Amino acid sequence: MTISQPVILWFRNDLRLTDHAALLAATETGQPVLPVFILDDTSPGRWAMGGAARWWLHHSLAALQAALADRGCTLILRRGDSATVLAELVRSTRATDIFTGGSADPWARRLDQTVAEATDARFHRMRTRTLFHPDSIRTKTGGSYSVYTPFANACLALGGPKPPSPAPMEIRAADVAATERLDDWGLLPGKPDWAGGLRDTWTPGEAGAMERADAFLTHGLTGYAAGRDQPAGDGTSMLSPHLRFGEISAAQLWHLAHQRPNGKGREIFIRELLWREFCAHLLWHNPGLPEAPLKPEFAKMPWRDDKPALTAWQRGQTGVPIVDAGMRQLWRTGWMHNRVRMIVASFLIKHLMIPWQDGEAWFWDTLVDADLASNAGNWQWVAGCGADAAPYFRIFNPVLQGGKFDADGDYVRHFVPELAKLDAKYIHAPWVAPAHALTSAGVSLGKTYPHPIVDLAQGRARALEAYAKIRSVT
DNA sequence: TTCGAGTTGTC
DNA sequence: ACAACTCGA
Repeated sequence: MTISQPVILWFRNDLRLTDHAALLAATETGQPVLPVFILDDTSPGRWAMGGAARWWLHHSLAALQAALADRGCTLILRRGDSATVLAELVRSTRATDIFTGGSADPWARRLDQTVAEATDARFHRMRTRTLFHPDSIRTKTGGSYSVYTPFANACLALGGPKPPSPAPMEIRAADVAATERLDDWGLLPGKPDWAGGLRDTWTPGEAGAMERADAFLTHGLTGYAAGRDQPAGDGTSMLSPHLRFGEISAAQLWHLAHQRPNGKGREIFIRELLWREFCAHLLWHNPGLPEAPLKPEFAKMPWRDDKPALTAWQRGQTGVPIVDAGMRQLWRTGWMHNRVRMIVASFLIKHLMIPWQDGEAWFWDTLVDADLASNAGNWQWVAGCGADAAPYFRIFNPVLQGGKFDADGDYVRHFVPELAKLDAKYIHAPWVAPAHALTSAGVSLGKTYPHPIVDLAQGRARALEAYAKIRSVT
């Protein structure tokens, strides 16, 4: 080995320079660093990145490219099977080591194994995404957690993650290897261009993430406890896609939050970070989480195969206003308010009795923040087949939820404009509105806005019956 | 073994 | 008030 031989820094879902353990370790070798990103659509199988996330990826990579260029480094872009690409890169650059971040995704863990075996370089997997290593949080008997609260308490008992590390002062640039052009990757939508709403909503990249975090912690943290449940407002952090792509680390957020005054808002925000952590923990210990219910009796659930209903849900045409508003927000902005995610998920699973995996797949393709662990963990949570001891009778009523969290109907008005003129009294249940209220608002059910595709009371009763049945069988 | 407790609800 | 189970200590 000569000192001019490079080490490879393989960027994955950690597209930042600050608090990046693998990048830091790579620079500390003293050898030149070759930063690489590989667009790999074969290794993930059915969990290849969805359309909305690709839009984000494009812009995040552009930001990372620019940040590295400021330090005299070129980000090498390649497409293909990661193991093949890395093996070739190691050969052609004579790299001695590969540094990369870890992931709970089963396919990524398998890939790590393959890469480690397929190249001659030493392989170093570091923790860049979670606060703690999933194996370091253990029950008293050494097992993994399956319930959130004891898991969160165990994390809190550790007193928080290590302080984040700064970006490396200097990155010794390696000789540039062959690279593809980001613009050739086709990550952005062609015609039609559906990304207008995304462009208006987001600033991908490490700088955008830090800006967003700063704005939220300065203005949003104190009102977070109540504000985060109001979908018409901007009370949530909107940090999820930045976290998804690792443009900011959970440890950075933890420490930034702790620089702010203590209070209910801060406490709840920390607990939200721990939900993300919990899902990663769940997936790490249950690799089948995205596909199969954790509670095996749910395999016997009499799910309905109802393509028209699924399509109506996806398009925001169910006739249930807050559900439709949420689904349209998702389609237009690549994101949905968390409160509304629970409502639309509960509606799909319980009122329509469509398999949670169908909703999971749709979210995967349309959310800019789609994360395998969080997506699967939360869909299972709503379905009641996951880790939480969720009572099967917890079924969100979209009308009551609307009245509670979108009382004046502004959220519905914004995303379902055909109901905009409807009185707040009726906006979450136009089917009970008197004829004159509908007419004066320009609403004609079945024409300008659909009738509900399921009767809420009947849907609820049907779900309760089915849940009771599968439970009694076991 | 017992016992406390559970993000997000509904009627 | 309900209805009710499982986890974790």
